[in-house]
Parts: sequence; structure tokens; C-alpha cells
Amino acid sequence: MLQASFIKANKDLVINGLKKRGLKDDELALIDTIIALDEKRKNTQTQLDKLLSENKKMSDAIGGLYREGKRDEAEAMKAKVSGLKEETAALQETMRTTSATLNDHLLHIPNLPHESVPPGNTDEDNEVFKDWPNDLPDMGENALAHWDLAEKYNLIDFKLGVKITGAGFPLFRGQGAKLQRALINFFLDEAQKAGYEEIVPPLLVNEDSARGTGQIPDKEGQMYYVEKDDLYLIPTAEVPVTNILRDVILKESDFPIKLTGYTPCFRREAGAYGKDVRGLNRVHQFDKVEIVQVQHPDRSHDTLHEMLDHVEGLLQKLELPYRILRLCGGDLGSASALTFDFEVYSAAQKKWLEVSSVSNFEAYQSNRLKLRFKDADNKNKLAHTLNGSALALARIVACLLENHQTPDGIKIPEALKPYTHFDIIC
RNA sequence: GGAGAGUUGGCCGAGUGGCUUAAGGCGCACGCUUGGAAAGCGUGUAUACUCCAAAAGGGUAUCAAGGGUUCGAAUCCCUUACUCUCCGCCA
Repeated sequence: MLQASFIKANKDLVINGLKKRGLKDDELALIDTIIALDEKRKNTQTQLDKLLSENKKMSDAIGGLYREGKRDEAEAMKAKVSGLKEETAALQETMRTTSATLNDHLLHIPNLPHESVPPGNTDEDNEVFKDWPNDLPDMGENALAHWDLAEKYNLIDFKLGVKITGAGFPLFRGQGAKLQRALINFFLDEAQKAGYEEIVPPLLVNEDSARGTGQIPDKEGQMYYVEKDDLYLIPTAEVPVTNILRDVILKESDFPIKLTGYTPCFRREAGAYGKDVRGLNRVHQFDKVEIVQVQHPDRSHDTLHEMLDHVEGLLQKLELPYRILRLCGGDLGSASALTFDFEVYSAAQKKWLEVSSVSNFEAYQSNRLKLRFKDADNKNKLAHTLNGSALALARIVACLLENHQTPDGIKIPEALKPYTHFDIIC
């Protein structure tokens, strides 16, 4: 979240940023409310501190009087301090409610878009940052969609997934399961080559962690919640992996911190029914390798581009046609300052599928996480966090099947063969 | 799931209601000393909020978390979380 002090000092900047996201006037009015609440909080704090200071001095004095055996004077002073109690309690209550309300408002203010973020309201306004340079692959009229290929070669059984769990929980089998495992290992090895430390994190997280990366309150309905134990199933490895750094103060020499992790991801996708959910296009459980970096604020945007290069390299090695989009203000996730989406052309469905989202959150997550570093002057500053999918499995599998289908079977890209140990699915 | 013991600063550890501003030690930083180092000596060493135009310097809070008792709580009471030991269950 943004800091109240920052909002106060940069009101116009904040309002313009939020306008770029398409926030309406009544939502923007919250900014003035926040500034006023912060002012109230400060005044209350000052008053309260003064009162507490007086109380403390008198209590110390009472102790001294007792030691000197001056009971009567001590009793008299006790009565006096007791009189201040009500006032203290009232100020404390004001402090509590003001801070809580302020904090609640702050949690609902999204991050400011980076200056390079294009204006716009929907995904149609996203800027094509890098386009597929060639003609889009034409597989001909007989090309099969991945759900048909999956059935033909017995790779994925959607019906069994429904039997065991429900819709959106595909079951991979045979060469399909092996392809899945091969991709995970390929992605993890590539991340390791790029200097990322591998993490196997917990798949359930507590409320603090979910709030730290911004899933609560913005995307609470997206997560599966285990009520009995008050835990959330992770929607992405970003949540447990980034929370490694929660409440941490780094040294400048610790930068950059580079972490990667493979995890299944669970998303409720409530209400998302219809044309885009068929096959692997949108599922409740999928596998993903995530890359996370924590970086010095001066270098985070260079790092973002380094991460884009990494993801791009993966798609090239998988020989898939892709393009990169720079998300517009209205399509940007609330915690992100700048996001690039990678889309792969799904040759049989004849449409682009999002397979990766690479974001710089700047200090937004860090402020929630209390992730700081000591700068050259030994002052604590908020670090910048970034993450990206490298890559999301289910849709990559869909695109691999569709793009690499031949009359003889599905060809495995060269880079993946050492992992699958087979050259073709047939 | 049952029983018991715990949780104090970066780390170890003392502390059973007011001479605690959390002792002492380790570590770390700087200085003195030295040909250089070690040892020794000295100084400093958290986080958040807040006051001040700023710096300097104050104030408040924080001894797992949250409540309570009290003029006053690391210390007493309640709730919760976590850790350890034993028992049960178990890959």
C-alpha cells in the first residue's frame, strides 16, 4: 500500500495516477479523507504521548514517595493520577479507531501506475510492446484444439477430474503427466541458471501472508479458504515466496534477492464461466514456476526487463509464437506499478492465451510486508519487489499441444527433449 | 488429540510489582594502542509513531500477540499463537 505521508506530500501525483487506473471521483475523494485522518491521528498521538508522559512521571514519583515512607503524599498523588485515566482511555480509543479506519482506507488504494503505463480501461487498451514478427502459424482446417489432442493421445482426462473433484481440476496421465513434470524441471533449471535460488514453500498460508502480497483485501474471493484452520490455499507461489521477506531489514549488499519456486496454484475463479474456460484455458488448479526478485529502488526497472528477457527466452526455447503486452492503467493489478503480460498464440483456437505476467510492485508490497533495507545513510527504506510467471504450466501445455501437432503426433521442442526423454507424443 | 515446560534485544542470558533508562556477556561498528595483527581499553549498537522548518535533541509504544488488574507490569490474571518434551495417531 501507499504510505499516508507519501499521499499527503504528493496529492496531485496520486490523484493523477489513480485516474489513469480509471478510478471515479467518489473513489478519489478518499484521498482527502485519508489526509484528514492522518492529520487527526498525528494530533491524537501528540496529545496522548504528552498525557502518558505525565502519568509516567507521577507514577515514578509515587514509587519514590513510598520508598521514603510518605504514605499520605503518595495516596494524594494516586488520586490525582486516577483522574487522568479516563482522558487517557478516551484518547487511546480515538487513536485506535482513527488508525484502523485510516489503515483500512489505505489498503484499498491501489498502487500508482508507472509513467510508462498506457492509459485505458480494458484489456483492449493494452499496448503491444513486442509483437510476433512473422505470420501467425496456420495449422490448417484439421488442426485440433488441445482438449481434443489431450483426448486423442490420452494426456489429460477432464472427466476424471470432475469425478474426483469437480470442474476445473484436470487430471494429467501418461505422456501428459510426463510432459508436465518435464516442463517444471526445465523451468526450474533455467531459473537456476539465471541465478535464482529454488524454494519449495508451503501451499497454505496464513492471513498475514495473504495480506502482505496484497491478496487480502483485493482478491480475497479468488482464494480457497480453509476455515477450520484459518488458512488460504495459495493462488500463486508469489505469496509464500515473497513473504519469506516479510518483516525483514536487508543490507544494500543483499540485493538482488532472486528466488524461484514451483507450486500448484489454486484459484476459485468464481463467476468465470463461459467461452474462455474450456480445456486448460482457465482451471482451478494448475502448476506454475514463479520467479521473484527483491531489488534496490534505483534498479528495479532494469530488473523488470531482465525478468522479461528470462521469460522471453523460455518461450523461444519452447518454439512458441508469443507477444508481449504492456498493461494499461485499467487492466493493471492493484498492487502493480508496471506489468507486462506474455501471450502465446494458441494455433487451433486461433487466439492469444496469457501464459505469464511480469510485474514491478515497487514499494507497494514492501510497505505491507515491512520489507526494508538500510541505505548508505543507515536509514531504513522500502525495497522493491518484482515477480513473474516463468511459466504457467496449464496454458503452456495447451499451446505446446496445439502448435506442435503434426499428422504423426505432437513434436517435442529440442530444449525439452532432455526432460521428456521422448521426441514425440503419438 | 492428551499432559507438561517454555517464548526477554542481532545472539546467549539475568530479571517474582516502583533504584530497570531491560543487568551481564557475545557479536558488530568506530576510536585508542601496534611495524601489522591479536589481546586490552574506550565509545556506540533495535523498530514504529510523534514533536521540531531541518539538524541536533525530545516524547510515546514495543520483553510472542491481544485483553485485564494497578497510581505503576518483562514480572500478577485471562485468551490466542508458536516452540520443546512425553503419550496417542501417522507417510
